[in-house]
Amino acid sequence: MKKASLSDIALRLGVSKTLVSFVLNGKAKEYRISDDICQRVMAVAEELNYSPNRIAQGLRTGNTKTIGLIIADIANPFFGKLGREIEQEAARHGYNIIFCSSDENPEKSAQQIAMLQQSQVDGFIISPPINSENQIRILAKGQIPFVLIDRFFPEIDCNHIVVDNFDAAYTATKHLLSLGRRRIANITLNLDLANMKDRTDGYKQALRDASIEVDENLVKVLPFSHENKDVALAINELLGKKDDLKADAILFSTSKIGIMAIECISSLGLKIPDDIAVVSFDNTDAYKICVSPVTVIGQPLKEIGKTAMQILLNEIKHPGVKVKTQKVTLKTEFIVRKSCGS
Amino acid sequence: MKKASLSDIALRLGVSKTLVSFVLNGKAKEYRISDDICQRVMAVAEELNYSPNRIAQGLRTGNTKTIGLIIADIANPFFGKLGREIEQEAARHGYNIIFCSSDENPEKSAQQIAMLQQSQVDGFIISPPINSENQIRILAKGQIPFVLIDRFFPEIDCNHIVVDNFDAAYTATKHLLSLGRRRIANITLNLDLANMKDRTDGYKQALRDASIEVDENLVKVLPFSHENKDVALAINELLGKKDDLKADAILFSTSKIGIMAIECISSLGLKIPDDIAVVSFDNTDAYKICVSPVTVIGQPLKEIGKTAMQILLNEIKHPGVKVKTQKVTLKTEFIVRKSCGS
DNA sequence: TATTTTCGCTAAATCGATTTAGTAAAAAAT
DNA sequence: ATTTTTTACTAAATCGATTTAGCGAAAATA
Repeated sequence: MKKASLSDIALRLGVSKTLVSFVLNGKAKEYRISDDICQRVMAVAEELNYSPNRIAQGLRTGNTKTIGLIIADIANPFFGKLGREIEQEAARHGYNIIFCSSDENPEKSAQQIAMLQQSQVDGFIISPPINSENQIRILAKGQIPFVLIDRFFPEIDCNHIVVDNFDAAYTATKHLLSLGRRRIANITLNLDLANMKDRTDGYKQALRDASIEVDENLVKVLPFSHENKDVALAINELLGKKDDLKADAILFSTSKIGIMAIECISSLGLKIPDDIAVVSFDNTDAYKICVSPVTVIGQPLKEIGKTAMQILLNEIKHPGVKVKTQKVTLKTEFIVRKSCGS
Repeated sequence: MKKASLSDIALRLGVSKTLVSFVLNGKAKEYRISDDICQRVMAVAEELNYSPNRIAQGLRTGNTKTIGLIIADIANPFFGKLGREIEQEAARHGYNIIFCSSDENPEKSAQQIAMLQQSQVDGFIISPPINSENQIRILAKGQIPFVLIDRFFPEIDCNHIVVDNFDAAYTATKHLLSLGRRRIANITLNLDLANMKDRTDGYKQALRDASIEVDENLVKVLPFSHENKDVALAINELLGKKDDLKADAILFSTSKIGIMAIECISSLGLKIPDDIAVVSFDNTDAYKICVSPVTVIGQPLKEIGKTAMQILLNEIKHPGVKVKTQKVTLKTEFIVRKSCGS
């Protein structure tokens, strides 16, 4: 007993499938189908347990009600939570999400975009890796709507939703300064990513505004796919020196870095915040139950996800109507815990 | 300039689209298309930047190369990591993943299954919520292959991959006993979930085997969608008593519970492991940098995800060939850290 | 009564692929 | 020289919906 199709219903009632389609799409009135037939179509649809084939609908209408989501790694709680919000908003409008983890690898993301285009997704939400400018530029010339999240390329004019990274890092750094820290370090990722660069820029500006010279030795830029050993090296360079050269605080530009770093700091027998103060981007669970709960820059994940989806759905529903690109910058939330002392 | 179709290539070369299809599907030899034409088809395909429409393929062939994944919450790192492994294995075989978060809500999961069926997914991987037996039973009668993960229903004969929860909890409890703990508590979720029940059963058996009577006051079953206050209440009941009635150790049946509980314990000013020892299921990041890093029962997420996908793909590729249901039970890994003292 | 309008419905095209059945021309076999 | 086989290809059906154009009968209007 395989699935019933429109024709099955039509056949059973001796009517055309056009009629059945009209009835089941609520267009009975519009096409003045008689109430009697209407009832019977619905009854048979029920009886045969009919449910429309979205693939067939997709082929005919050109809308698959599917969105492609490309993020670095769905296992990373930051993207997981973002994905959740996006899913929720999508579901409210009958859309499904296909997710792809790019691992920050532009070849992968290019391949994933291609794959999703073949799958005829109605739109994309993308957190683009470094060196993916070209893919995004090509996408921008095409017809499929998309929104970038978390990062964007200043030179490409397209929808994006980001947070005010400069301001967030500035605030965090000022907080450390206000608590008397003077040798503040920053561990970050490849600065070609606009968001990472903004964070480090905000950090530097805060130092300058406090008349503290920026010491480039205190800025550790990790390689792309960073692991424990990279973080350990950075920590050693920052903390393994004589007292007056040592860092007395660190701003982590991502929680992945922060978690590995804190693990490392603990294993060196150092205490937070006594030996070293820390602040990190991203309000991840781990920071809440940490040795000394970590002061963080929380991102408005709910708002990012929801807004991205809303902009996307709006473009999908009004194709061709290129109003103008939506460039949204949201505020972060600075959450003070115990990792900076007082 | 819209996307090129098979017909566009055919038209351009003055050949049939049948031929084009054969060539592009590598069946040129089989249908003895001349090398010359073959070359030219490929050249034009390249020139027009042709890429097949998977929706059309899906409609014709009945395979969408899409898998539906239903888990409780993609934002939960446990499911996020699982999702990641599943995605990876799927991608290796050219399959995409549509994910749905059910929030452990059977109505939601029923609706999501229906939706995914309409989308003609080739298979499902599901972590079924309580009270979803009926949906799963119906699914088992249908034609679409599926695999359950993390939980299963003993009375339903279908593919599933779980871990040996009883054994894991037994081991963890014995570990606590060996360190001299005697009033060991367990905080868990609704015991209708087979996996949760097994965990608590394992815990109880370990106590009995050590000739310790099970004190039901030490087993706290949280409501379904548990929040901070529920956990706080449980912790208060366990630790807010006179010394000889107090718990001296707790086994958390999920990391979500554990994280909230540890936050709560810290805020009460209690020290782990001195005041209370803890062990938890799930080796989540948070536990690595915790006040005192938490001893955990790690689940083989990579293996669960990979195996589930492999079983599923195997069934998809050999439809009708119901070999037999695959019921896999994997071992967990007990990772000793500092949260139990020594 | 003749014409127009409304009513209730259907045929057929279409989306973009795959696949079965077949055909005309050339080559091989008789 | 005729038949058979092989070669190199094509027409058309199909998957399951949507949608345009239109048709015959009944009702309304002239």
